[in-house]
Amino acid sequence: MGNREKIIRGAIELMNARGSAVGTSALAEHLGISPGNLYYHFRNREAIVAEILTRCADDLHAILDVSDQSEISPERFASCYVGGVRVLFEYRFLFSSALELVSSDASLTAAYRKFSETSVGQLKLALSLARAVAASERALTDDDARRFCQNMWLIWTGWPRYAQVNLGRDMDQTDQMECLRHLTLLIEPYVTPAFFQAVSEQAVQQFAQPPKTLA
Amino acid sequence: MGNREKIIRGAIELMNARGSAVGTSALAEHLGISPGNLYYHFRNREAIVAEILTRCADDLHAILDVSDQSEISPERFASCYVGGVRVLFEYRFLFSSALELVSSDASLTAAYRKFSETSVGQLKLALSLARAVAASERALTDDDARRFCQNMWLIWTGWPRYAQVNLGRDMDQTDQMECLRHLTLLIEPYVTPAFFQAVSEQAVQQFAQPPKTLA
DNA sequence: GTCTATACGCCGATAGAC
DNA sequence: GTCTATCGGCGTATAGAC
Repeated sequence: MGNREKIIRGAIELMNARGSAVGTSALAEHLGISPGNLYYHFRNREAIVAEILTRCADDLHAILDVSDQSEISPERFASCYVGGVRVLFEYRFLFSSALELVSSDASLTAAYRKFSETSVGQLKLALSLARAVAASERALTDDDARRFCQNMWLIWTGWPRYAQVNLGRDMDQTDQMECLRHLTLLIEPYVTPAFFQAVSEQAVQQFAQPPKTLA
Repeated sequence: MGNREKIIRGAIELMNARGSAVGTSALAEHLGISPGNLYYHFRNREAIVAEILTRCADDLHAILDVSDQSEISPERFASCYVGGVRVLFEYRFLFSSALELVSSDASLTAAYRKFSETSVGQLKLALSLARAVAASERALTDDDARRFCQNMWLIWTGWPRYAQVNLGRDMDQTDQMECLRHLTLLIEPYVTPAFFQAVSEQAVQQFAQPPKTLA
């Protein structure tokens, strides 16, 4: 693995642990390279964050993409949750320190905004396909469906920070499972009991499986 | 109004707008006083944030305190939401930059954690009193009631940041109303239609009234 | 590609005059 | 109580040797 890749991974690791304020010198020291070396691989500090944001967005959008489905299965629905929780935890500092990141750079702001909008849109699509399955008696207006998905996004992205601050330690598997439970609790009233049951079981099952690692 | 009070209010204003990274020099310049003057009134920068956190916690806890009720009315329930949204917006930087604030100081961490825990506990109490009113068929286990209140807290405290980042402007009245709608959407499945209707109407009505200002 | 050395600016905080 | 002046430290970024 080249230094460029090491820098990206080290930045994610350090910023997840200490917040986005981690500086270039601290990062270099953590990696055992010189501060100057960072600037050979990246134009500046923001370029590192920008690349991490892009990776996160790509990973999540791949997982939440259900545009090829006409009706979503409990398995697929659960995989959105499980995969999404994994990704959002992996890059959690992006959401815990969103305001700081965004206020430092205009192009980051645009990228971040697009990321949120696309994700919420994907959730909305998945929800509409799932509601067809669910045949729930509790219908949502279009505005309320949007609010519902925004709520889901807020919990999804907010839980890591909440857990980190309030539990006083960094995240582990248990906290990810708890995040899953918070999310499934949210959808429970809007799907049929059978669908909810199937999603819950699938979520636990898929979560127990090791995440697919990149080659 | 003395300079001490000006500093507190100016800090809230600036940090809400620009994030918690606002420095002492920027703050002093904004207020038209000298940087040194800050340190006459406060031991250091953290002392300013700590006092703001205390004020926020006191304000919110007063609003969410329903421990004197045996059964909560829709009016009282709505007043928790409306008052809470107002308070959390007033001090929104505390939640948008929570990780940064907390990681800088150990005593702040403890205060912040206690604040969250107490608030979620208050929500849980209010919910249990409201469910008695609601006689809803959708019962929550104790664990799920806790998760539900944590979800509410996450939306409550996360919405300002979400709106600020994604709408690209600072908050206004409309955004507060939207936050209210997100919160009421959350409780809708767990209360009777009549109770929900009453809470919604009360929320709109109370929100339209000018907030009570301090003398 | 990686290093050392360093310039530059900003911020938190203090000293001491008024 | 408020000011000016200033110190020391840290963080970003660059220059240039290897």
